[in-house]
Amino acid sequence: MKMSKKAASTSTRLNHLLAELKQSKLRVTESRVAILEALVDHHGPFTIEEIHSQFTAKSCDLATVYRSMASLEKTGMVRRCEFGDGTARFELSERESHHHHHVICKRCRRVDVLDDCELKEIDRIAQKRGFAEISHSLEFFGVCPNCQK
Amino acid sequence: MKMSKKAASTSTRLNHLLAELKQSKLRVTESRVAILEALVDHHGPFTIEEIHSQFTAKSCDLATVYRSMASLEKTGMVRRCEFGDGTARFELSERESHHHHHVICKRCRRVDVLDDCELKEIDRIAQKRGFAEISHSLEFFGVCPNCQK
DNA sequence: CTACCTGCAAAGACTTTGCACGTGT
DNA sequence: ACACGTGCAAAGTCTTTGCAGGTAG
Repeated sequence: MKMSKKAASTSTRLNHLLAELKQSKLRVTESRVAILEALVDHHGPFTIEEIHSQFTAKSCDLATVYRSMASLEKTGMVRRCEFGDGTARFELSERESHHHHHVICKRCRRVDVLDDCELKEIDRIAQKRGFAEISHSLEFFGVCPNCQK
Repeated sequence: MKMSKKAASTSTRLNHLLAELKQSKLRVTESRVAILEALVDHHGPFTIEEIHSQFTAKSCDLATVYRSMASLEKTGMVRRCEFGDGTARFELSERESHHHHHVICKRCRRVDVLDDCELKEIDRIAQKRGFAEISHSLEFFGVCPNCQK
């Protein structure tokens, strides 16, 4: 019986990320594995608190999560999002998952993922201004169906 | 001799904003006038600190700027931007100026304004998900020409 | 073994809030 | 006159940092 092919299995993706950790000369520690595991499994954008509270086996210090996210962001494995409520959120970077955007409910702060980006060419707007190494962040804000009731 | 017509004069725009203040049942105070004046004159997105330091005649408390920006945001005259450095920035809302986006230099944090948005139809992406009262925020991040040297 | 990572506690940056006084309408 | 706005100071939230001990490679 063959394995499902619908996507790289969780452990495959995790192993890939751990390999990248090593390539970036970062150590594969219990905390970092747990953080990456959480991001692979649930991959919404999460606040530091949310990531921290997903620690089950052995907890770890909040400061460690902050430091880990900073390191992971620096390697490009993880991306920081800010949705205007003053709290940073993190998710696997485009490189590690896929290009997408978000819809954020102004009321309940629920975050939806938009898997299809119809804006492949959009970075050229900034290219025209002479910028390099361009990325873009496109977020929608609105009132979600639930909150409209 | 006729007045230039290229755009509403500074004082015209300011008066319009002050009228809106009244309509929103907010009082026209010295601080608020100064804040709106600063936004009309220079209208980049500014941090609270930057707005505060533009006070010339009579200074005002930082807390007052925070409170004023919150009120102005609530009325929809002003919009809050977050560019990922943990500090909120403010500018006149789309309604009070015009729709635009930003290019932010990852190195020097310089913020450019992109006056032309080619994405009029883009909010439909979120509409399809059942969201209402949609707005979008599109920011580009890159390395500006200066920092490339 | 050595450099890197972590926990803990303290400090920092930005923002919010309580209260008494001041000011716009 | 009265409700709203402001200054000041204190507190709150999120994040960063110093240091001593712990751990991966």
